[in-house]
Amino acid sequence: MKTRAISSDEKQIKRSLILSAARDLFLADDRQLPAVATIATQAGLAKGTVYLYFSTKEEIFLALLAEEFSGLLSSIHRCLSLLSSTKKPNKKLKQELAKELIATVTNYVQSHPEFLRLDAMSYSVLEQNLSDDFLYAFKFELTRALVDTGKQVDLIFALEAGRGVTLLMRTYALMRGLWQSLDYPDHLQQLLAHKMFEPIRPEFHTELRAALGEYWSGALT
Amino acid sequence: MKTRAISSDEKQIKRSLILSAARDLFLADDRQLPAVATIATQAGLAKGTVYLYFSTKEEIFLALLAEEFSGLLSSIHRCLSLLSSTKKPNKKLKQELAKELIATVTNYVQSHPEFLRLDAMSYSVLEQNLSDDFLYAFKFELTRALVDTGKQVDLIFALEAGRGVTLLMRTYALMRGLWQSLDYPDHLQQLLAHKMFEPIRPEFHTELRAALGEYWSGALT
Amino acid sequence: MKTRAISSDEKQIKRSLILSAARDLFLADDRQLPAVATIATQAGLAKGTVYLYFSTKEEIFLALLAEEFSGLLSSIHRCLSLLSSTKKPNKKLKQELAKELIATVTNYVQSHPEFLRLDAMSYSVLEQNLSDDFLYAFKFELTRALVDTGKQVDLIFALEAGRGVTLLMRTYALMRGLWQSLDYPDHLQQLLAHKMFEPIRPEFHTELRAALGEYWSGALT
Amino acid sequence: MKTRAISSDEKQIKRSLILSAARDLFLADDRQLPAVATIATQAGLAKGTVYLYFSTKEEIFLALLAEEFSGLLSSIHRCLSLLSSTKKPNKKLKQELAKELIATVTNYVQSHPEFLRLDAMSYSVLEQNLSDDFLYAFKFELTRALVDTGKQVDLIFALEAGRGVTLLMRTYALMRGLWQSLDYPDHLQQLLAHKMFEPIRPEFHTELRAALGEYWSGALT
DNA sequence: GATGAATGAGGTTTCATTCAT
DNA sequence: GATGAATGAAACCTCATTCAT
Repeated sequence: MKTRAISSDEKQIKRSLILSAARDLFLADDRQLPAVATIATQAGLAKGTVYLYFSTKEEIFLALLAEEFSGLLSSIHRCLSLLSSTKKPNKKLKQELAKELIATVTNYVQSHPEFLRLDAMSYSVLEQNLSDDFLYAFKFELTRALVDTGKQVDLIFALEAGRGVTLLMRTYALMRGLWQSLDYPDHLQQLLAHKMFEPIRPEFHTELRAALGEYWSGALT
Repeated sequence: MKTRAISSDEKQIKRSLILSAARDLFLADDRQLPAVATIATQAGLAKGTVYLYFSTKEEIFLALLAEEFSGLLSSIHRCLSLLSSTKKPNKKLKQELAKELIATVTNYVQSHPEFLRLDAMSYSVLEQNLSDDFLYAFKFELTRALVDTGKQVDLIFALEAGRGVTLLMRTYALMRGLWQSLDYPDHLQQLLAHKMFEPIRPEFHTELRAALGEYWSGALT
Repeated sequence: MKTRAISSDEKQIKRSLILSAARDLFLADDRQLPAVATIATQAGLAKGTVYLYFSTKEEIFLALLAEEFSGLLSSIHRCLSLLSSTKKPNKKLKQELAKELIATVTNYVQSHPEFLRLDAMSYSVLEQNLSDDFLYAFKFELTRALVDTGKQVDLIFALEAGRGVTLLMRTYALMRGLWQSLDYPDHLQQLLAHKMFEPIRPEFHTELRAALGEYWSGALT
Repeated sequence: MKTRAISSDEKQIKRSLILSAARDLFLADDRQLPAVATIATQAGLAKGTVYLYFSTKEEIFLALLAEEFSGLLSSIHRCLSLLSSTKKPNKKLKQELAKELIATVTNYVQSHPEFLRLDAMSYSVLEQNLSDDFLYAFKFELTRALVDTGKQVDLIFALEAGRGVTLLMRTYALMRGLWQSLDYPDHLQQLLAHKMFEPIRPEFHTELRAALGEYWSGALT
């Protein structure tokens, strides 16, 4: 392939091609960022070309993660929009609302398996080797969207200003922590097949729903 | 250092020496496992000597993490032992008990800064390059201790069997997730100095206490 | 050297460059495969570049050996072609033919000092650390060429089918064994200067010619 | 084991223990000298103890090889002694004698599988890293025994002085070369299962007998 | 814009040997 | 004499990134 992406659209397409290849490879080979050469091959591009679109390997995956965050927050946004009403919610209604929100979050991560896997690498791997500019842009956009959705939460749950962001952060933290505690690489799975390990390997999505339920229940009191 | 660790005790001491050097270096140079050569130098040993005590670099750090887990669970155990009484706790008392437990946990991680940093690397970095035996031993001991402390929680909070382990797991997950969300490398800290980023950078320990408080409040209802 | 080998030809040249450097170093530093770093430096390349052309160090030297085998068999082929005639050879003529063949072989190894040195490492060193694919390709090509030349021997010496290959194999074995028995590293040479060791250190090429002469004489009877 | 080998006998026994362990391990793990630590364990000794008896690892294996050479030459000696007669042998008888000698040699290597395997490592591996003294002693003894047996050959075959040594050397060379050409590591065996490779993998002992037969036939003419 | 050849830093691990006990 | 803890040299290979074409 030696076609040139001249128009902005074509560039976007090629960028997506790279992201998509990176995602596929990452999903296939757990807990290891695939090599740039592999990504390039998978995307049908040359290695050098990848560097025309991303300046480090980590950028690729952080971009992927950014998309996921954006997708999750959009889902929440959409969900909350549907739930919005003019009445001030009473305690029971709030619990209903929380349930919806939790369902939305759970569904999202269930249908986006790469999200939490990538997320689990962001602390120790992804945030290395990134230009400040890129990292800043990432955090900026993330914060913006988070604050935005947080405000919506404030509104719908009739909370004091800023409380929504906090709830979202803690929700995210719990989810993130649970994932890392309950996702095992294949070979480890087999080692932990014995009954004695059952307490440390409940099914993730069930556990997530339950844990978030408890958290929101406490948080809304 | 050229003294030879002949007795089992002396070997334990030398092992600790290595672990201690590894911890110091890890704390100094964030989010990156130091090279074995560096650890050896820091411990005043030759590179090869380190490999007499640990068979891969990752083993060193997983051993460190194991110590931390053990320490944390001991702290909780000790705390709960002090709180144990013969009376069945009412709701208010349970909240008091939870508060104590949370305080214990928070204090522990505050005085063991390497714990959550290491923990944050275990998913993506530490569990690579480990022999199955070692990994299994680690998980085995951890599970044993966890189940043990879980039972104590069951008892003191008068919960149904197995509930305590679940609560501890979720507590750990929340803590783990919060740490990773709120700990920034130095250079990033500076980028996020602006007021707009305040929502995403509350002080960790305060936040931890608050979030755990909400979670336990919900979980005990 | 920073020129890039784009075309296939240029790549062949660079490959040869590496092989040539490897040969020179091997000849200079007997009985020890030089380090890849050294080969790279000698070839005026970076270490990584060498690995673009060969995937392990052993591959380099087996490739070198393959060239030698190929060269030797070609020489024999050429020699035999010149000798071919339509008449069925009588016993005396056969001896003449054998003499020519032996001369060809002896001349070849004399002018390719790296051949038998490398060959002497193939059993214990070279065939380690090679991909099955590479090793197979090597054996395949070697066998093909050997069988080919063997047939020519059958023809010219008027032998039964398959006999030629056997003769060539045994010729090679005798040569190989003699080399290893008569080639001494420098420092050993000096130790063996005394007259008593004369029986075990005749001049190699003379000895080779004589031994092969005897063998073929016996084999053709 | 902390018993001390005080008497010379006890030392000899311990030495043999080491040699025996080394041989066993070498036979088990082809084409690779076992680690000193492994040899020590196998011999039921400590690593350091091995170095009381041999000053380098290579010495162990060269000592083993020396035993084999000695054994082979003894076998030949014994065989020739039995064949000795007062009559001057005619051509036919010589061939008979040669046949016997070849049978002796073949039997010996067949019942001492470690011999040719070790031998094949002597050029490239064993003769590295040896003290001059040791190497000299080895060559000295070997030469002495060889010349000795050579003289016996001279006598029995009624050859000119020195011819016997030459014949023995060439016999050894042919055997050595054949072994290295026909012994394949296990995984390679499988790769070469195809019919096309048959010419390069006749059964060793049959081939050895045939090749030596041809050689001696030619040499005695 | 696209390519892919070239670079070279970087860190792990092994193991023969020594020597304090 | 025996032990085995300590040493440290040695070399491989990977792979992110650059830049000549």
